This record gives sequence, structure tokens and C-alpha cells, in this order.
Amino acid sequence: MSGVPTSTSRFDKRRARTRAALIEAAQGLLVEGRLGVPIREVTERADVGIGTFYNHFASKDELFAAAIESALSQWAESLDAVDDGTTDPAALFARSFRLTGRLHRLEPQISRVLLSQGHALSQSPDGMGPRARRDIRAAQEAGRFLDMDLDRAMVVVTGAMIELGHLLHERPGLDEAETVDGVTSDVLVALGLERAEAERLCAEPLPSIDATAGLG
Amino acid sequence: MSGVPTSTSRFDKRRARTRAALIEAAQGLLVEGRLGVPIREVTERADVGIGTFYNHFASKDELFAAAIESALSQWAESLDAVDDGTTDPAALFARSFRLTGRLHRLEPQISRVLLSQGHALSQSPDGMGPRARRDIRAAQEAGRFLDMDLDRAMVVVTGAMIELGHLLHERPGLDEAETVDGVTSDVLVALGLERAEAERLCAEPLPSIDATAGLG
DNA sequence: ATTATCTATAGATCTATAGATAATGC
DNA sequence: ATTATCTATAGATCTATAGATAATGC
Repeated sequence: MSGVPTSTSRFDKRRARTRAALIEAAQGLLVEGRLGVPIREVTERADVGIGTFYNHFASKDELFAAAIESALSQWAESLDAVDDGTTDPAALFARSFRLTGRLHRLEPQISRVLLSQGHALSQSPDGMGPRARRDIRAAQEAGRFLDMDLDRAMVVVTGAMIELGHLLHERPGLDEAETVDGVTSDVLVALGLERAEAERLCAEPLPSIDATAGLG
Repeated sequence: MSGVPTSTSRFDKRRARTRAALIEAAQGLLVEGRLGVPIREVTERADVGIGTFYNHFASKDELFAAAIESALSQWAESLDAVDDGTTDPAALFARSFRLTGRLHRLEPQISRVLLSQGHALSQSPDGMGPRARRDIRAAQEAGRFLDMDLDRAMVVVTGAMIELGHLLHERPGLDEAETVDGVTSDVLVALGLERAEAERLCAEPLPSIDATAGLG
């Protein structure tokens, strides 16, 4: 009677907790670039016995792959919290880029894991790539962006997003809003908007993202 | 009497050859992302005995560091072959970016090593970073580029260069000149040039770079 | 009774060196 | 005679598992 019986048993929850601890440890090691550590070090960091590792993963490679996978889907989850009824596709793209840029400091570990993979962030079907492509194409068709090759457009868009992340991590003193919005407006101009129009879009109010709901 | 005695003895040359073979093997492994391989595999790839490894490097980490270092300085060497008397700093920047972009396919192994380090390409004092900063600042002072924060400018510049490299490697069918020059003009526009002016600069003739002189 | 985790360790692998061999210098 | 390289391997480390213990389910 006390609610629906939790479909995940306590066993499942314990298992999930352990798995999450291993993945989090792996993410930390990815961020530090220490992929060569023995499995024992991963398990110590996760505070589980070494034998437990093999209950969850068959090898170190498999764990690291899961750690990246997990970062990607957490990132995508945060992004999904951001779909409202904007109709101008240029404005929609601008808003997504500005919000994505703000995720670097909001979710530093996830951001750093993805940045450590460099390019992977944009390549995955779960990353920002597909969304951005869709919005850019729409803006081009609406005559808002210059009608250039999509791959070429993505070079500037994803390159800027990745380097923006590095910059925000390297210079904690830097003003986040100013930096993200400045870079966004540079990207919009590269895509074909007039500078004044780009800056107008980047000055619009943003919905807040406390979208850590559902994460770790 | 047959010329100046070569200051590098045959010993030195043999040593250098072996070291170069080890570094090249390491670069190949970096490109493949296989940093975890045993030293034995590196030496087999370089076709030297395993004991020889320790004549040159104290550890795998030291070798990989040298491999990256080497890629960086080969890259810088290629870039240095490109200094003529252009006076317009915007034109100078445009030309450097276009030439640097063409290096990805001209020196694919070096390019891939640096891309595998992601961000390192731009951060090193030998990379394209310092040059680009100098040229951009000059163009800003000459009123050719928008007077924006240098770090912000570099986000778009280095981000685009890195993603451009990935794109050129991933899509061998893509037309190199068209892609590089297109991205360059997007970057110039982001930095503050008018689109027409940017395209004009990117249509100017380029000196060829057979600058592999001194490499490999 | 079942499932997850832990501890302990056999066997596999890897590192780093010692001692032998090959190449160059004088 | 000197220097670089090679082959062989002792000792250190790591992986992956077996068997014991702890937590949950019924």
C-alpha cells in the first residue's frame, strides 16, 4: 500500500550504486589523462573490492567506454531540458549554443571528460552535433544564415564550443556570461548573421538550467 | 680534404636514426590511441631490440612526450617556411591560416598526432598560438579586425583549425582548397572582416609549401 | 536461498637490466 | 677501444578468478 513497489530491488540499487562509483572514478581518471592505471587503482578510488570490478565490466577499456558514454548521455539530458517554442531558427540555435556553453562550468566533470575526448562530443549521435545541424539547416532554409555547406558550418560551431570549454576551465576568473555570449555572437556572424543582429540575439534572456535533475 | 669532416659521426647518425624510429613508432601509436601498449610493442614497431629503448628513454611516458614534442617542432618548422613581406596584418593572418590548414593533409601523421592531443596544438609556445595572437593583435590595432578580447578571438581561431583538421582527415573526398578557404573566410568574418573582403583575401594566390624540407 | 561484494592469489605479463654481440673509431 | 644495439631473464606488477563473507529476498 505504501506506493507502487519500487520496481528496482535493493539489490539492483546497490548494483547501480557500485557501477556508478566505478564510472565516476573512471571519469576522474579520464580527466586527469591517466588511462594507464591498474584496475586496482580504479577500484580503490571507487572504494570497492577489485573482484567487484569484474561483476560490472570485462576490461578497463570497457569501463572507460562506459564512462564516456555516460558523460555523453548526461550531457544530452541536460540539453533536452531546453526546448521551448522559439520559432526563429537562428534564435533557437543561438539559445542552444549559449546554454550549451554554460554547461561547461555547470557540469565540469562531464565537460572535462568530453573535452578530453576532443572531437567525440560533436561526433556522437547523442552530442550537440545532430541538434546543431538541424537548427543550422533550418536557419539556412529560412534565409537567416548563409547557405553554406553544413560540414563547413560545423567546423566553426563545434570547434568554438570545444575551445570555449577549455578556456572556461583554464581561466576560472573569466566572466562566464560575457565569454560565452561573445563567442556565440562570433559564431553567429561566421554563419552569416550581421554583427548587430547576432549581438541582439545573444542579449536575450535565457531560461536557467538547474537541469542537474536526473544526474549522478 | 673531401669537405668538412661531418661533425656528426656515424655513431651519432645511427643513434639518431634509432631514436627517430622509436619516435615515429610512438607517433603511430598516438594516432591510433593505443597509449597502453607494452614497450616491447613499440620497439618491435620501430624494429629495434627492447633493450635499446632504455638507451634513449627512461619510460614510455618520456617517449610519448618526445613524440608530441617532435610533432610540434616539425609543425612549427613547416610554418616558418612561410614568412614573406605582406604588410596588411589581416592578409598575413589569412594566409597563415590557409597554409596551416593545408598542412593537415600535407603532413598527415604530424597533424593527427597534434589533433590527438586536441588542444595542445594551440597551447604550446611552438604551435600556431603565439603567431596567430601576434597577427590578430596587429590586425586589430590596424583597425582591420574587431577589437575583441584576444582569448575570445582565439576560441574561434584554434577551434576552427582543430575541427578543420578532423574534417579533412575524415572526408578524404572533400576538396581541400575549397574547404580550407571557406573555413578561413568564416573565421575572418568572426574576427570582424566583411564577408566580401574575407572572400577576397581567401582567393589570393598562395605560395606552395613543399616545406617538408628538414622533416622525417 | 540468492545475489553482490570482498580477500587472497595463481598465472600471465611487463619492466628494466646484465651480459653478449655488432658496428665504428683510431 | 669504444659505443650502440641485441638477446635473455629476474623480479615486479597486473589481471582475472576461486572461494569466503555480507546483504537482501522470501
